Amino acid sequence: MRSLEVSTPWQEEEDVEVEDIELEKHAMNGRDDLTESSSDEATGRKRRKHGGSASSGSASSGTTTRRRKSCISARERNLRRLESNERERMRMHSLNDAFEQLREVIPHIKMERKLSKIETLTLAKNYIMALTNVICEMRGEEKHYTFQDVEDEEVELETTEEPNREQNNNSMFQQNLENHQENAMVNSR
DNA sequence: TAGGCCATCTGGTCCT
DNA sequence: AGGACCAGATGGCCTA
Repeated sequence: MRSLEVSTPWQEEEDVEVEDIELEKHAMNGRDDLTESSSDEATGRKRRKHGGSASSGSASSGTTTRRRKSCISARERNLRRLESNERERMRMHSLNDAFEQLREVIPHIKMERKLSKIETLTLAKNYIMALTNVICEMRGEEKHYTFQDVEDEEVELETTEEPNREQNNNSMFQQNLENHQENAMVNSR
């Protein structure tokens, strides 16, 4: 951590800003660990040991001139940044919660590790397609979609990752849906 | 050790 | 004006 240097007003503001960011980032990390450690233990969520990058490469370099337009103090800017970071963190956590909920409702072959985000989205899409097919079938219409593991011509589905597992899951979708379909028929009698 | 996945920070843009 | 959303950058962890 650098010490504060006394210099020209502009320089001083820049220096103070850098200093504040460093200071508050550490403060934030500490608070982060305190406030979120309990939920992290529950979810197994990983924590940053250090804050992220001090700057986002090229993006930050062009900001100094723009910054000077604003009449708010460096400290105020830092505060806003920290608040913004906090909101972004919360937003990403809620996004991750949504992913978790999605994982729970998608039938898939249980694995030792949880589904990645891209896998979750891909399977969700396939599941929706399978459900759509079932609805079409029940209505006596033609199926809308065909899957990769079906020999027929392919519609949609341009997935690239881990086709084997996906095929298994797609087969499972069909099987599950057929079972549900049968149950629905039985129950409706 | 390389590559995949992820969390976080950050600045820009859009929206209310 | 301020918050939400987004994408780029960065670095840590894990696995093959």
